[in-house]
Amino acid sequence: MSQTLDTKGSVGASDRLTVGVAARLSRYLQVLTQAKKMGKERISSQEISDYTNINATQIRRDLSAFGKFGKRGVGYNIDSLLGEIRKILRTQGQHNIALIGAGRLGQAIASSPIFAEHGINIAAVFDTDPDKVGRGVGNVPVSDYARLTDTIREKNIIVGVVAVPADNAQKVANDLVESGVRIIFNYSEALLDVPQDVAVHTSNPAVELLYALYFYLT
Amino acid sequence: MSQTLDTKGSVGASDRLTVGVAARLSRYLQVLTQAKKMGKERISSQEISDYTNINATQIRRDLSAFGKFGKRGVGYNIDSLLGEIRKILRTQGQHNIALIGAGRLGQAIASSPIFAEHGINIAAVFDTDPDKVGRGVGNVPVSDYARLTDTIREKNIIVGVVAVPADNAQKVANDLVESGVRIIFNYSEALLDVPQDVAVHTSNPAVELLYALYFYLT
DNA sequence: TAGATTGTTAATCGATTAACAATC
DNA sequence: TAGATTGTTAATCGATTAACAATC
Repeated sequence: MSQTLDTKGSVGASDRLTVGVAARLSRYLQVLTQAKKMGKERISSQEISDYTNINATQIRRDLSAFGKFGKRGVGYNIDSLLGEIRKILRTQGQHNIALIGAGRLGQAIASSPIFAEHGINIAAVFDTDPDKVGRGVGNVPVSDYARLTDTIREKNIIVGVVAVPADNAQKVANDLVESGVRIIFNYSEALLDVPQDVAVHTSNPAVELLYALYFYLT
Repeated sequence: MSQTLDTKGSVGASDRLTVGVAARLSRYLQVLTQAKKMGKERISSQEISDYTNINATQIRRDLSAFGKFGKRGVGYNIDSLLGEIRKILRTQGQHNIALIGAGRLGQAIASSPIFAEHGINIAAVFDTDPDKVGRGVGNVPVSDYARLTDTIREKNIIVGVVAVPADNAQKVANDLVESGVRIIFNYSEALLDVPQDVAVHTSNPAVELLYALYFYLT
């Protein structure tokens, strides 16, 4: 890493985290959020390790790169650590995302509290089915897919979540890119072709399952 | 790695893959499956790289550790590579899994073709809601949750997919473990406490989104 | 032949882990 | 004080990458 070597505790705000560190910090955030909901106030690196399968030393190392957030013999204060990690990941604000597809999967995503818990706001839901347009999904009314581009520009949406059948996924991706979206979450099985500057994240339960099975079977 | 140094092409069947290699091979499997559906017959390491964001050299390296599967100047034959990776991951057979929760998310999971494409069979679906029991979800009738333990033992199910509200997830996990399940896929937000010998994989779209956002915002 | 892409090497960098002093 | 847990070091291992000869 080309991290600027400055005094610990005030890390070079100019420098990017590595992909690995950012991914792990996000997972700590999720564990902390849930632990807080369960009424806990403190948590140890070992407890975070149990929930994430990330080595406890690694967790302490990740955190201590940004400051001394813990208390020896005690652990980390959950509220305070939540704040610190949000600062590091710069995810304190509200972010607007669009969900495309109001079928079973789309409805399940829209109803989950998990996005709201992390400051992510589902600002619009789209579907082509006239029967679904106008109905509510989660807290958001379903808009006609024809309004996609206009709405995305109006609401300053930078992330699109694709929850449509595989056959329509590429068209949706094209439309999203054309409307200015630069991060696509793909919940379909389809492989998406997009320009270099667009990030596609494909979420695939079967892939993860295959790989978990391998370790069970051997 | 402590891979037995034997002649290439017949890798020490005794040795386990590292977690990283198994995870990447699973992703190649998914790309190959989809590319095949799109009518492609050959694929290059660069194309796989474009879809997975895994470095092309890394892909060639991963594969060449098990044999010379490609043709220089041409690429990899999709069918043949699919077979080779399935052999390596030992996922050629059918595996039975149970889905718990027949709500929106459960229905979406059960209707996805993605499990079947990889030889994973949803052998049973459970719900506590009497209105749902007996109805079909995907191709499987919903069973009463009370039948969980018996069915899991009868059908030799080793994987449980938890798609219930967070409040019920721990109870479901306890019941699954007691019934003999050793791999749990957790689609709820809850943190699950399980014995050491049970693997929990929590799938969390918001976490992945947070981390993708970081790289967009910086 | 010319172009493309694999298989492989070598060098570098980040992740992982054990161990333990510091300290709450 | 005694027990627990952080913060940090040092050593090792795997991942990543560029580069390129081999060869289809």
